[in-house]
Amino acid sequence: MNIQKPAVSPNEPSATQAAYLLLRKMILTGELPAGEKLKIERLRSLLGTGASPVREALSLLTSDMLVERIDQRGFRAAPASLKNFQEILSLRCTMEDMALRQSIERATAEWEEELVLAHHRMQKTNRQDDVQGFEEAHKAFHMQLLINADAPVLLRFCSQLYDLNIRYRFLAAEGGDYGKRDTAAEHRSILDAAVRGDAQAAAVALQCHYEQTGKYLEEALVAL
Amino acid sequence: MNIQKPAVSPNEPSATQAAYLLLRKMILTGELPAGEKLKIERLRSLLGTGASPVREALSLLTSDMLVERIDQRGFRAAPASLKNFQEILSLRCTMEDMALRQSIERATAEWEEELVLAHHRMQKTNRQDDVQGFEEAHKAFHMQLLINADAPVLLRFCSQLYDLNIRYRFLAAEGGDYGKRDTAAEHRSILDAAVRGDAQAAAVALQCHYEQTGKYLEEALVAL
DNA sequence: CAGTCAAGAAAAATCGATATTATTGGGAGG
DNA sequence: CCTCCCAATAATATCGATTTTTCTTGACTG
Repeated sequence: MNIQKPAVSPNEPSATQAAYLLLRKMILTGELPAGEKLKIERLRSLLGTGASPVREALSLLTSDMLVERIDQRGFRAAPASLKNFQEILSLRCTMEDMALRQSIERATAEWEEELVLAHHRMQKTNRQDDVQGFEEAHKAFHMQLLINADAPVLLRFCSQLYDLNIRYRFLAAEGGDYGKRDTAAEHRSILDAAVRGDAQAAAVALQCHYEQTGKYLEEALVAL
Repeated sequence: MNIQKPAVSPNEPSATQAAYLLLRKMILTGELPAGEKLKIERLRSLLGTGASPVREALSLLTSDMLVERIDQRGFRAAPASLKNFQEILSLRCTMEDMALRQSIERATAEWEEELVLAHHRMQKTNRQDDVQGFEEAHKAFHMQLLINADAPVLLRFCSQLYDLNIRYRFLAAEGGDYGKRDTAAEHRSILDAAVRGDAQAAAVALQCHYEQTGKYLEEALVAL
């Protein structure tokens, strides 16, 4: 055939990659509930692929602590608990604090600009209209805050913890509203402090952001 | 046939599990050098299994940051660098410090006893005779120090970082001697402080332990 | 001579079928 | 009535072959 596949871009991802992304999303949003047994056959038909990509995707998801694997008895979505939530929150506080301070210490003009951009994009997205889009922009902003620490392992941990936390947001509120919190203002003050180069203030603002989140979510999680 | 497989114990692990353990060891010890391309076919024949268990084991190893996966172009052993080593060391300092303090705060008699035992077993193992055995006992001791923090995620991170660090030990010295360091004394003082319930002293001793390790390894790693 | 392209080789990814192992439900024995 | 064991069933794990994709090499063009 004379059909040329565009050499550059679309580049279909592998079935494994597709499965990974979809399953990840399903677990984060709670479409696959915490603790649920993940049977290969079911997922296989759900995704329309063979067993191999499914198993491989699930194996990859254990990296993210979103899936647990027990030898010879399959996979299950990682369980959720109030205790687990609290540990994650506490770890985020410590680790993101560390990363943020390092990031600001090493501030460059390019990084600042990227940060302002990430914030702007997040602001522009309306959470009501486009949950998916907002979540992405929100994560991008938070990660951009930390990326300049130039510490890949730390960043990876923070990213993992962020995702784990998201799951609790969906668990608590079906991705719903944030009550009476003014998250926009919270984000703004983190951004301002970071751009100002005031690591201490930024770290405090971030901590505050988390404490609010923690308080809000814990209420919603009492009925686990 | 009337042959009954003993129902209880030997319980052969799956091929995936076996592959996981072996590959893990090979990467930690440097038998599979950092950065090396890990071709399925080669590992497949090395392990005498099919491709599926190999791929799955490699996927699991990405959890541990020992293997990198690039979609559609396979796996490779995680690269090593001085910078990476330093980041790992720095993270261990922060995170194990945190875990150790929590662990000691929550001290119980049982935990103390387990700790003393772990230390004893490590002491009894001669590193020269039995590298493998010593490494296991050494890790067991360090993890026992932290386990009482009752923070599974933190513990998992610490365990990962510990393993990543081990790899650099092998990389630097073929698992050889520790120069003129008196690691036994260092371990002893950590143990004593922990049993005494003195979190501050234990944390300081642990930090010291790491600084020594860091200094020693960095020298050996200049020729990366 | 550098850069481009295509054919061939190599490797990764995937599939469908099979072997292996865990789980479940029911029945015999205590 | 409860416990233990076994057969039937369901699910996991694994294999071998096939399909895609990437990588390599060398000839061709400008």
